[in-house]
Amino acid sequence: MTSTSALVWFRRDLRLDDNPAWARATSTHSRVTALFIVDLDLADRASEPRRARLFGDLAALDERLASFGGRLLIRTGDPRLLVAAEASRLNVEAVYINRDVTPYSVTRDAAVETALAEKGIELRGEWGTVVHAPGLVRTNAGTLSQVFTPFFRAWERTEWEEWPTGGDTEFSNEIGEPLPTTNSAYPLLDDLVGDCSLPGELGALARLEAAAARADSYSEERNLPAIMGTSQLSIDLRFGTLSPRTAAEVIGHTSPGRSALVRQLSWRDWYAHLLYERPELLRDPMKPQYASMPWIDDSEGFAAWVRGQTGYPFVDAGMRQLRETGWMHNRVRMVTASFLVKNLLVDWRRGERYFRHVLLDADVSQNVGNWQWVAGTGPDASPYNRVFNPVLQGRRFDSEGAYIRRWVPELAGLSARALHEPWNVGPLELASAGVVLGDTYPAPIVDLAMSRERVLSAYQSVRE
DNA sequence: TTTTGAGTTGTTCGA
DNA sequence: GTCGAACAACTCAAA
Repeated sequence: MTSTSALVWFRRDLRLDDNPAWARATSTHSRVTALFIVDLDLADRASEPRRARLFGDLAALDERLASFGGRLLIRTGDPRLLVAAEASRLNVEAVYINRDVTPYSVTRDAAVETALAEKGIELRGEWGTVVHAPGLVRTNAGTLSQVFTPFFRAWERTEWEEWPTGGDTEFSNEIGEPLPTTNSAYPLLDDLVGDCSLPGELGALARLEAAAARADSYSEERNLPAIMGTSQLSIDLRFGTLSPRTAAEVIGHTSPGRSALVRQLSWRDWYAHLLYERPELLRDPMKPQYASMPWIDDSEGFAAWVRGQTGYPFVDAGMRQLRETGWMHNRVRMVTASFLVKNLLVDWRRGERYFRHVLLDADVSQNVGNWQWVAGTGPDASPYNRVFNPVLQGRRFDSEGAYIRRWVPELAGLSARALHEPWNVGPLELASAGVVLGDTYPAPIVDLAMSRERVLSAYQSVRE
């Protein structure tokens, strides 16, 4: 502990516990200022609910700091200018961050580092948003595995880098600008298990405890959207109100379900490491031959998909859940994404962009990795002849139709059997359920058999 | 260097 | 309704 001061620039690591940048700064310096910059470049691209979520988490971070006698210093503007300006004004020795993997953040942080260096101030980066830092999980040949399973085995045997623990430090209580606000309320997902009304890391911990408590049945229930059997921790991981290491530790390995859930955290690391190593994945298919896929510029179909009006109930339920809550169950994400890419033959990047805009848990590396996986263009991707059938997926994973009834209420009067393909239902049952196809609910916008053949031959043509 | 084996999440068809 | 096979090779990791 030296008699020096430091700045911790928070970005997507909005917590004090198990936060290596924060811990490193507070164990090294006698005075620490916590800074958040509202980057208008980013904030303007986020949906209103995601901004509300961010601002709620900032308020919670500020409150947490206040309990230690500090405050969160807020600035609005371009971090390339503001970080160095604040660091200089506060006369700090170093600025601490948790690094991020996106091309945007890598470029931004390099510019900040240069600006700081001109003033003789050091930028010290940690990796607090992933379990292992990029570059540490290696195959025997020393490379980043292009196949998930070998990556996972390497991920499991990689030792956790030691993260520092904090010390006694005096915290700055300068607040700068007032905490940002929006007209939107902190988004509540009333399905979520655990206390979702509590923002910030204390809320995240409660949600983690709830997820861990039902993780034993994760393997069986994770695919059932009606009962929300997933962990629902993605939003906290995205904002960093939850440390992925804390999540892995609390969930543990005491049952197959718990191990399966921890395994998902290694998928998260894998996609983060891949994007960090290959930033072009944001735009380009990982397998170059797919650059010439004959995508269709189907604006009408895309709009119907976004609105949840495709005429396929399971798909529409998912897209409406997304629109109304900013969150969608994982199984349904795969089915809706597959429908856009394979049945409508719309470029995966268009769907990726939409998801990135509206998802509360939107994380560029995860979103891109998963969309490339669905499109068959990505690492270890779904085989091209694997085309999800939205009717069969609905029958298998929402057999009673509770999920569809919830999000597509105009079909709620149909029997479980009829619910998944209303176009094959007799006029009597449709009438008694109050359904008029093409009026109260759309007829299917695309034929499944035709579109399946179409996408298979498109993939075939690209492979030759 | 060469060889071998494995690879998140499916669907369809025919018996 | 249920089961197994075929789909179409291909890339990558590891021995």
